[in-house]
Amino acid sequence: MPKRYDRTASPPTLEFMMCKDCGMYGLCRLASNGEDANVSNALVKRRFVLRRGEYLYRSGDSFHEIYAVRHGSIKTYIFGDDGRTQITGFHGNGEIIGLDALDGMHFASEAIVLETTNVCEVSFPHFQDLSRNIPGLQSQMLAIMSHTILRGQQMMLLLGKKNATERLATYLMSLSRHIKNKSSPSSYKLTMSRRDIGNYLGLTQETVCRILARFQEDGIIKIESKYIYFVDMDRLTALTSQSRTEHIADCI
Amino acid sequence: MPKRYDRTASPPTLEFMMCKDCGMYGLCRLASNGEDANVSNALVKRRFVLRRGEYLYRSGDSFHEIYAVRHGSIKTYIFGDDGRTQITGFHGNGEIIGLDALDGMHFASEAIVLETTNVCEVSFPHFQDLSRNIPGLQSQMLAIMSHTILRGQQMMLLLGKKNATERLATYLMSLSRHIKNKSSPSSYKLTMSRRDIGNYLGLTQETVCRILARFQEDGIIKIESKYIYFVDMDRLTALTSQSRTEHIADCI
DNA sequence: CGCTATATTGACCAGAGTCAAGCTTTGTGG
DNA sequence: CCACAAAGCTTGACTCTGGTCAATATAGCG
Repeated sequence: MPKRYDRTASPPTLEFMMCKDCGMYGLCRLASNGEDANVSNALVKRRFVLRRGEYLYRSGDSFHEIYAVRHGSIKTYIFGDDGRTQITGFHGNGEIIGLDALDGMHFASEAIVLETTNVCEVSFPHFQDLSRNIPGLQSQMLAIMSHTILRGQQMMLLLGKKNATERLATYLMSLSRHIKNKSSPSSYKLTMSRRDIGNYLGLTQETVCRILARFQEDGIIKIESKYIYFVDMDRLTALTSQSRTEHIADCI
Repeated sequence: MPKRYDRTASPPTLEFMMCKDCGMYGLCRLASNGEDANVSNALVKRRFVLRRGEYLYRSGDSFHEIYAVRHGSIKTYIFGDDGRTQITGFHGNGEIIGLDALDGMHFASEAIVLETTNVCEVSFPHFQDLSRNIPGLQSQMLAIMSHTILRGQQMMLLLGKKNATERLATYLMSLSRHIKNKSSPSSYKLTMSRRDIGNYLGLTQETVCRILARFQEDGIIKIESKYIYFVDMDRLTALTSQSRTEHIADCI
């Protein structure tokens, strides 16, 4: 069963990912006076490793830190009044999470680790101290939060206007952007379950299965259990939204 | 047809709303050294009035200002690749908009005025200047943005997990919170169309009509064209989510 | 006062959900 | 290293909620 991690027992950190590809790199570099912020810097006080099923934070936890996913993947979700959950994001290399707790100083969401994951921790009070002396640190943070707001709006569009096929295609496209290796067909490891994908996209796991199967039949992707291979990105892109000629009625 | 407003031609501002009830009040007061920030202060350089159908900003406009709705209502929306639109919010008294443009320095969304509306304008560069000298100004802003992120997440839950009845009930509850007058039954003027409500909630206007009609039949609300009267708030609250006993299967 | 946009209501339909059964992968303990 | 259990995935049959299309009705605007 999932349990809270023991931060003191973290094994030695493996540096899977360059700092300069991290969403927090701008912050880290500013905090370190423009020096290369790799490995150790003024902003990040701690790094640690979590394993699948462990929580990074739980709903109601008091907020002291924000986190960057250095390598791995984490899902975040919120609870409705009736106990239903909505996954609000899957967060991979370089992404920053915990920003939604800043108002109210308690986490409204939970973050659970999907695979062995390496996390950078930034003390928020420490961040505030630093930003008094470093102009631009706060603006960087505002930009990051603004970006998070934008992603939320894109998600509303997906959930409010797109059908199941478009949702899956859009989701797969967003995965494909995270791919580094340029081998063709490029591949991605789905660390989340079909049920998680469905929850995130406002669909059931059955619908996710069926549509992935159809994409595979049509030669757009190839699936081998947890791995997905992107075969025809052009056709996948075409499926993310309706062709511009149909359905312009909904313009405001 | 909607047109961009002429800011120089603004008629004299009527002060409908107390500054201390505004979402930006914390910022304004901090910027004014703790003095009461009403009417004029160091942060807000300009106020103006827009009329129904006018744009506050358009997609692609370069970002210089953020705005607070002093009195009135504004809808914001984004475009999908195929031209479909998703309304991302209806913004009433005291709400702050324009925060999504901060990353990228261009507006991704549009804001269109639904009724004669009084807006406070804050120059973002000016805000940044001020915040260098006033600790806490930036943290206030971070808190406001964090709150916006939370609202986005709640919206994902609504769009991803709730059925049409729950969506409408949740929406009406959120309207009822904006009501000042305590007369019973309390009322709210719907400045947005049924189509707008549907667009926002991921429904069609027909579904919105039908469910509002059913709420009225059931004596939960009363509708007189643009006005809605809240008759039975308890039953409305009960409709916003499923009873806790059913459907706990979806817990993560 | 008439015209247009918006709202309402009904009949019908389809996309995605539900339920169920069987299959595959993963993890655990002997 | 294998056997078994549990969790996750897949597929099919059927259902139902909410969308679509269409025909009025009403309201708001000039």
